[in-house]
Amino acid sequence: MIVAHVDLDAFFAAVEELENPELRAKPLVVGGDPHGRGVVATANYEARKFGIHSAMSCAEALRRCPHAVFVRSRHSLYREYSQVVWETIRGVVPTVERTGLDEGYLDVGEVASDFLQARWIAEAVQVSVRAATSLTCSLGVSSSKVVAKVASDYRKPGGLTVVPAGTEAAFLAPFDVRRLPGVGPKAEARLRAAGVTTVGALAALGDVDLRRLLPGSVGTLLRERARGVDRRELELSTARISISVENTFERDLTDRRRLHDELRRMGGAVAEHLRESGRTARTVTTKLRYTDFSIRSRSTSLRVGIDDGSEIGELACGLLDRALRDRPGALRLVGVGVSGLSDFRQLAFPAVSDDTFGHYPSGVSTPRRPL
DNA sequence: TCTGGGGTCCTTTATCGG
DNA sequence: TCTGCCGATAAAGGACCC
Repeated sequence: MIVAHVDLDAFFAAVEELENPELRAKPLVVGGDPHGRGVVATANYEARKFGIHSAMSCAEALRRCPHAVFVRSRHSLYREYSQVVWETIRGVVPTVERTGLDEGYLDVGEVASDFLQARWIAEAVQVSVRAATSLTCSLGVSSSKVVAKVASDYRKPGGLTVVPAGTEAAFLAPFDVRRLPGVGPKAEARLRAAGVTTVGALAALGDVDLRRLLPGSVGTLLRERARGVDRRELELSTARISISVENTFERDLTDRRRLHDELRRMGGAVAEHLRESGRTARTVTTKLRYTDFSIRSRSTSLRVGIDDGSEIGELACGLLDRALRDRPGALRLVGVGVSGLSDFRQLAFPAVSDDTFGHYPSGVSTPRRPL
């Protein structure tokens, strides 16, 4: 397998710069409201010099760089650019797995028989993307997804890193553990506390230490990845398995009526997405985030799939009430999600009793009341 | 006045039916 | 009738990713 990982450089910010060239050479932050509760989606390289990075609160970004330009995300615009980029890439490498608007894996083995040819292909991708959109991207080429991904991040922006077969583990070893995909804040903290700070150190961990630090299958998986071993193939199917909408309030909310109104609105929005994709959902989930940032969710499953907004909204309200009975408190966010999606709508047969075909919670294993 | 929104996958626990 | 075991499924939470 020869696989490349492509990653557009500071994608959202780069698109905003193309749309408005005056922004170039200024620190630019794409994301939410710097005076509200928004976070940074992408900062351009100028802004990164001030320590601004993705997921940082916009308020903090403003503090770090008061003269930065803040613009709100325009996802539909990014989607258009992304489409052109991927059409262009498919012109060079036909088999691709998109993992986001701005990144994905390419089956380079299909068009190259060794790593030298693979490098030419990767260069061709960079050149054609730039020609088609003026956007720059970074690529990593290797024998597995993890290594390709770490490699694409290695020299940004505009970088190209080829890691030939046999050199994977040695390439990964010096990187900070956090750079390994799958190591998030929790795993990082546990590893670091035990003195495991590099990917190489994780790769060298013995079974006993590994089980202690990262119990379960995660540990084994991450250690394999740290050694450059990753048997995942390209994932070509793209069917969604859930759809959700959520919203953080400007100020925390306790008023049940306003929460219900919000959930009904979201139920409608979710239903619209469902109908657009011609699908129905069997499970509805309400998500709550309390002031202390802890998250609760309650869900219920139906016998048949639905795509009706008010139905989803009412179920979501009932779930919210249940959750607030279990744990009352002010909320900073609520959300509605649906899952258990299927492609076809079940036809409604008029003369059949509700008991058989009605859209009611099955109640089979749903506790009717707490405790 | 720190900390978004949209996802995926995995694990644990409870429940049900045989 | 009681108990235990097993598999399937639901619910809930946690971690992670872009």
